[in-house]
Amino acid sequence: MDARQSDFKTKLELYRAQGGEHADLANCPVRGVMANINGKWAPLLTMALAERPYRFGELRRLVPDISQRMLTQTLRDLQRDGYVRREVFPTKPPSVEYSLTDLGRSMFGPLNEMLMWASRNYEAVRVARARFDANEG
Amino acid sequence: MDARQSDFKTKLELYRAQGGEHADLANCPVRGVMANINGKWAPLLTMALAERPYRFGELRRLVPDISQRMLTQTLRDLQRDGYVRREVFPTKPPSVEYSLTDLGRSMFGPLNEMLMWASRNYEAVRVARARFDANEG
DNA sequence: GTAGCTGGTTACACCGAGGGAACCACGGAA
DNA sequence: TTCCGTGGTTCCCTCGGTGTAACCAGCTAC
Repeated sequence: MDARQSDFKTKLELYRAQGGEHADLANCPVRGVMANINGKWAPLLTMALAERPYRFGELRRLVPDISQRMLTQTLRDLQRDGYVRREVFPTKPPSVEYSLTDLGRSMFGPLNEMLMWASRNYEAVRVARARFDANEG
Repeated sequence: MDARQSDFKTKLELYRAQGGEHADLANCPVRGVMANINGKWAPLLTMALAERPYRFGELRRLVPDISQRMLTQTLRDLQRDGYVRREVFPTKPPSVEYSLTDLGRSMFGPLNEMLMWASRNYEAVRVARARFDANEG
């Protein structure tokens, strides 16, 4: 816990203050941001685009489990929130390139740290789950 | 992007390798970990417990929008994954205290960075959304 | 006796994220 | 002519995460 971490109650009151009397934690703006970042495919696509720009079809082939529908939708959500830039090139047939914006790269920093934490510790989590499940039979 | 970030394709092939031929990104272990961390109430409760241990009723009063059902379930999920320790004290009536484990504190590091990023940048995201929505009428 | 606090569990309903498959327009290639 | 590749859109359906409300046991206070 570093110095930037303000205490929880302060944040809680801050959220309430932002929305006036009817503010509740369920509608806090942080959650609205997190929801799009942590969608099922958003982290994977952000990771890919952090490496280099990709075209629509490239992404589809790179992540074969995603449906065309979800690829379109996730990219549009990421674009809407300002993480991804969409550029259409007048080739034949027209090609569309997706790349991270500065905001997207800035967002990828913390996101990547979470992903790397999960990648380092999923084994510990798996063990904890197994232990928990064993102790409740 | 720091030196720890391996390139995307390497990770992708690593995930596949872990699960054998039938591995798909949809079932990758990282996603299984992330899902529980990023639940609707998990970040909020983790933040609270990062400050200090809390009792069940204290958490319920602290986060009044959460239902008793979801509080129980989210805490059990966090406990199952090894982030939270649950201790019952033989008071009358018996009280239950929840606190973060070492794994939980370790997880809260990156999580908190994401939350702070969102807290710093939700205004930029709001602006980006407004601009996107305006340009598509 | 009855109401209230402790920390839950259970039954039920809802709804929105996500998936599958078909369809679209345009142009190039065989 | 027919097929394929570009990058989508649209309809329909399923399923699980979430919410609401009621119920539970044990003890205390009024």
